Amino acid sequence: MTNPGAAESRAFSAGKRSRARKANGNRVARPAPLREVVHDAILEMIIDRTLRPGQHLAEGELAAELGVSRQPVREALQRLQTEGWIDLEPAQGAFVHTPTEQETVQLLSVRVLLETHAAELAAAPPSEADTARLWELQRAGEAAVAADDRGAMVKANAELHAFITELSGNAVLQELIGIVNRRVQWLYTSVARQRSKDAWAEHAELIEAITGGKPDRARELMHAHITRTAEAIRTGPDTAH
Amino acid sequence: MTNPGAAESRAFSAGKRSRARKANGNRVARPAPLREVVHDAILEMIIDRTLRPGQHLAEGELAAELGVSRQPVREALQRLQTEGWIDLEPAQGAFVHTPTEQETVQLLSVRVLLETHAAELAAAPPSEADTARLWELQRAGEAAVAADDRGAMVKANAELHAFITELSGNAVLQELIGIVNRRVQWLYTSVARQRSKDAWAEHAELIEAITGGKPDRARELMHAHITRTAEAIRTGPDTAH
DNA sequence: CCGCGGTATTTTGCATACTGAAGACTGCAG
DNA sequence: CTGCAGTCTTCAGTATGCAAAATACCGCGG
Repeated sequence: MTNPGAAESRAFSAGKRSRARKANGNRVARPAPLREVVHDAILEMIIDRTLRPGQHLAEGELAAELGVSRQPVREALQRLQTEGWIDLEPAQGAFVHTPTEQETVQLLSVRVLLETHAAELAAAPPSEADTARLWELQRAGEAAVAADDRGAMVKANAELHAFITELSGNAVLQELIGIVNRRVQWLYTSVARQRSKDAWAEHAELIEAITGGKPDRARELMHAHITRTAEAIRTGPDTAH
Repeated sequence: MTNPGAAESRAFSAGKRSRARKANGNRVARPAPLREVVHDAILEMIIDRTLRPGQHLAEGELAAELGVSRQPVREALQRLQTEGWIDLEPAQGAFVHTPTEQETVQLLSVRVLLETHAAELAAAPPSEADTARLWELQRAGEAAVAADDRGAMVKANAELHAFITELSGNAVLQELIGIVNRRVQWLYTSVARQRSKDAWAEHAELIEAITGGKPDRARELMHAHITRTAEAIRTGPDTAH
């Protein structure tokens, strides 16, 4: 397995050290590396727009604000750069990345390619337990829509797509989709409210195709789904916040 | 991105950094971040098998060997982990990643998906200059085969695929293919000798399809090409060295 | 002979200190 | 008032130091 940093790239579970989660079968609770905490903290600030695109980030400043030394901050920033969240200018510091129109289009285009493939593979079909999990995530998403909770919508959406990707059984594909989707999530946040209702209806159809063991239909549905989301992102963001 | 080639291969010499070395008329002397140099140096050692899969790597050890402090080494190692080259064990150090059979299959499978798409996009068709560049790379590859120079074969192969990817015009796609292909390159090295002759014949056809502006044919050819290379990697490595 | 406890070593993780570069600001000269 | 030069501040890049954690090793007791 790729083991893309089982502990490393748990990019967005939000928040502080989640040591209670023994996610990856670690024997005993491990103190959660500070660089990870810092990484997640900064990422969360970027995703929730506390840090705005183009904003300048100084190591020392962030370090002081988070109450740690520059070292963990530095390492977190470098990882954020490889993930495309910030731009690290050689001698001046970090800037929150501002995605260009073109880049957005390209990102969404690649997402179609990857997720479509993943959906096809996922329709193996999945096991009983996985099927149950799919519907569980679906319910969570519908609940978020019903509650008009944008944060929950984004989270549920990310989790469902991540799980379908996982069902593809291809760890490399999963890793790449993870990279792409974390960036898409940032864009999706802007349109979550207006897009989520339709999106979760499409999710339901998609899950049926996957659990029904219909790869071709799953592919079609995922293609249409991702394309529509891409369209929503392209046309414009939510009006209010 | 990895920015390969920029860094000198290996700086085993002790001593400090060779700063202010504006070697070849670059407009301004660039400090060449040490972490990049270290990253490229370690990566090259992994690719050329100086560092073997499963081998243990200690920060201090590498630092001493490369004549730098632990800090740049540490940052380089973290990046190598995110790229899948090494596994960073929490309290014990880094280990050169050993790809499993399954992982190899998955990697090659994803490569088919991505490169096939890239080839299709590349057949826009490319400009005159790009066409010339394609044939230039083709000649370099054929020369490497003629000279039976494995290193040159691998290099030329990587460059041609990278350039076709670039022609796709999708930077995100290019980035992902870069990640995948650097790992594939590691595998390809083992079979370069036995595979290259056929591979470069296929490359020639592929280039014709691309420059001829035939996306469908380019896709087909790339699909067949990548699949055959995958097959070669799966079946086994070179006999001799 | 085998198991267990304790110590020693190795290695990461984090913090701090130092250096050099790049930009901002200020003061002076034209 | 404007342009230029020198200084001053800020910040990244790098090195070093210190402490905690995990493993390996050694010796002792059963």
